[in-house]
Amino acid sequence: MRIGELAARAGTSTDTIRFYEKVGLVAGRRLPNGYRDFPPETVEWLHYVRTAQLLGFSLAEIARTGEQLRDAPDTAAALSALFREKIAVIDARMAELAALRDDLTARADTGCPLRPASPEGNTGPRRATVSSSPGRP
Amino acid sequence: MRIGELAARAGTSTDTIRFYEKVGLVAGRRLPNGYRDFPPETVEWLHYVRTAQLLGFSLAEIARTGEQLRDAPDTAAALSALFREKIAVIDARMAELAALRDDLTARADTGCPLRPASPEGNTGPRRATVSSSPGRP
DNA sequence: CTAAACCCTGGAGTACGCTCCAAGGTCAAG
DNA sequence: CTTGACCTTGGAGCGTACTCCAGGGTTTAG
Repeated sequence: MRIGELAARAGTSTDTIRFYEKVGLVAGRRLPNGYRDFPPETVEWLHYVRTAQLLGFSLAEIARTGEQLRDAPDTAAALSALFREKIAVIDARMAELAALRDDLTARADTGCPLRPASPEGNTGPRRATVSSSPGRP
Repeated sequence: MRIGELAARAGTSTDTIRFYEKVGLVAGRRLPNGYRDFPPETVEWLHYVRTAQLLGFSLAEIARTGEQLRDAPDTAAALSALFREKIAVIDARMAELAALRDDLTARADTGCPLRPASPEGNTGPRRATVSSSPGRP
């Protein structure tokens, strides 16, 4: 399929797809007239890209995944391993989220700080309240 | 506390903190000599900023949260509400992650697409395979 | 007094992820 | 053969979030 249709199906712009091609996120052959021609599964791939991006993965990271997918031997085992690896990354992200959630929950329950404090009572001593300024070399 | 100590405690750089001040993410008074002086809870706040950022919130969004916090009446209720709101966002993110995870799991189990496919069988018809190109005005 | 560590400002530069544009080629329909 | 939708390239520009630097002031220790 050509770039316009791919863009429409993936809910993005032709400009974005050309940009993605430039950074190695999608690849297609060329028709005799020079037009790009993408395989249909690129639509799925672009949906995946969008999602992964929203979840905080950079285009570079996603492109790396794509390469791994391309390079992986056709065995189901290799693919499964790759996916499991990605799942592990996702689990790590989820753990981070869970940690923040716990933190916020705790604050919501107690009185929590985080606020600039209404009355200003603390100007602080002029020098080193904390002794942890190592002085960088 | 001055900017250097704040940076060290928050695990960031003085440059970043000055930048954050410029965009309204942190605020501090000035000492007579012109040095910035931040209240101690700014450390906590910066930790929150870092985490929220990792979760995909922009600095502008986070700054808005900060304003809401400042404007909120002193009631712990307002804070709790704000945090609960954030928690809801986090839960949504986690659900998305879980969905992506399931998707990957399914692909790992089955044969999945997403890959460019070895043999190229589909060049596609020359014009509009899909009728969803509205043609923009 | 000097050196070192800290602070200030303003502005330039960087990386990422697009987005827009100009100038021009291709193709099917009228 | 013309029109118009579609495609090509290359390059400029933009918003976000820093990052670095030059040039200079302040404070304390030796």
